[in-house]
Amino acid sequence: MQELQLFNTLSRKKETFEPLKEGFVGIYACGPTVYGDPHLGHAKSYVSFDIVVRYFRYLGYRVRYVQNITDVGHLTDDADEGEDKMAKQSRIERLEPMEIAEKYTYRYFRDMDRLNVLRPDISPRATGHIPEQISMIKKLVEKGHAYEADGNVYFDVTSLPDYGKLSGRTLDEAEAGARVDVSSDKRNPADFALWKKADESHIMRWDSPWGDGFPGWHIECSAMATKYLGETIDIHGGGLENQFPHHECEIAQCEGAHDAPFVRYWMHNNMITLNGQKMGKSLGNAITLEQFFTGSHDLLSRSWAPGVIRFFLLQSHYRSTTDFSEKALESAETGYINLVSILDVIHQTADAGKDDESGSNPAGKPFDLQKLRDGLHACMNDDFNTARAIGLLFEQLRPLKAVLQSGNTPANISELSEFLVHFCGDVLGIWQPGTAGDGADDLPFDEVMQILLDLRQTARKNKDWGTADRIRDRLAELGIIIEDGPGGSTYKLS
RNA sequence: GGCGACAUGGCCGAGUGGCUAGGCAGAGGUCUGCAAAACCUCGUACGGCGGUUCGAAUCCGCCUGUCGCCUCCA
Repeated sequence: MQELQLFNTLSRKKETFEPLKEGFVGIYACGPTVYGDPHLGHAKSYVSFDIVVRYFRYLGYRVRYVQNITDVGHLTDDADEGEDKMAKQSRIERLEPMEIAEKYTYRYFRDMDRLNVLRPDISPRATGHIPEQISMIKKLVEKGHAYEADGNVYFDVTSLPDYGKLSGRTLDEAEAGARVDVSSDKRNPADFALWKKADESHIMRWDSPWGDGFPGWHIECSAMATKYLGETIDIHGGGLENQFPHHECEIAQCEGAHDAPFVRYWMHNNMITLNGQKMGKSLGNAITLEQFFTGSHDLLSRSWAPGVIRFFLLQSHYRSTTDFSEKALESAETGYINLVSILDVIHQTADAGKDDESGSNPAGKPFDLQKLRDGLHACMNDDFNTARAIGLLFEQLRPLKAVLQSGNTPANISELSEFLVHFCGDVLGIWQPGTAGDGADDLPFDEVMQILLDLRQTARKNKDWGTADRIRDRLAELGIIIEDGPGGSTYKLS
């Protein structure tokens, strides 16, 4: 198999992936700030990194995937202005900040579970790692990268020559920016806070060598990534909008503290747009996942299944913007249903062939599995191009459906089916074979269905339309659709 | 103002210097007890203007437009 190439934001090029340690991959992705429901933008990001994790596992790597939960409020800017988001939300909902964090953490995972996003191996909370953050700040102060000013601690960006390397900015540019606040006690306007002094009214506060306060925006990720993945990590991911300042500051903190390169490969996913505009919490145009699943939003005419959302996202590349519209979702839905039905037919045929008494069934010309497999691997190895992979699945599997329906079965149908379970199920996460609902996993659902289909086929042969239609109608009531074709009948779940 | 992306057929959306991406929608056809599907065939697109090249949607330049970051944000 050829090498895995991924686009490294640091070099702005596709690079061949080489793990720090043979056979292992450490991945850190910036997680959500839990003061509100997750929306479609979160889904794009975490589905993207879910694919990365799944594909590495598929390739045989041992993956440790760390994704933080930010449960301490960040201010709206780097000066002492703005409001702590957690505090603000807790005031609105009349709950403790930790209740807010708990509530939205729960809802975040609930929605990600629905999207079939695998849970991270470690989901560290910022508030659970205050000592680690403080000790990192102390180290930065000791090494001359940070300084204290009246209970605040700031990172001195001039102490690190290559500050700005990720986002391609220079300090001159930062200073020229009109939005950088100059009125604080920072030495340089571009310096950023590591620790902030808490005033009397601030609820979330911790004791520190610099007095009561709370950590700055960026230090949690540096501290937790280091703790669980080491001083140099393989892959760090996040939304494009975090490239600057968040990720730039993470680099500064880690490289300042450890004198070692922080991240080998930076991956950034692009935005979801709505009418060409970025979808964002603070822009007020975000549609939450819950709203998609229930259809309760002015821009939605109905509800949309999580699988459709996932498929829709995978149909575009993670580094491209994905423009949302119901029309686009609808075409994704139809395409998704069609693809799944092809996969189902393949799986059913393979399954039926397994205990075929005659043993003479799979005799057809073998399917070119090698071509499909190589093609899909090439797509994924090319910076996780799921859009192309899905195109390939349609292209190569669609003709097979006609073959199967005409009663011909390729000799290697079982092998194909098994591969698809892995690729479409384990890697893309868009299909589970024979999903007959909860609790039915260990029941021979396919086999039972086969009996019903056989009975109905006999009835049809005898022109007993009453029985044939009754079977079809009653199954339809249960959400099982029978479709008659020239090569026999198949079923699918509606 | 600084930095950086992107502009593809009705819609969504990949992509490479020369060979059909794919999906959805649309048109025609096949099959069929009925129904519902399904299956087959069909589109020759790449913002504008120059340039490089035997050949560019793909490389370079300019222009136009859209968007992102520079403030919390996936």
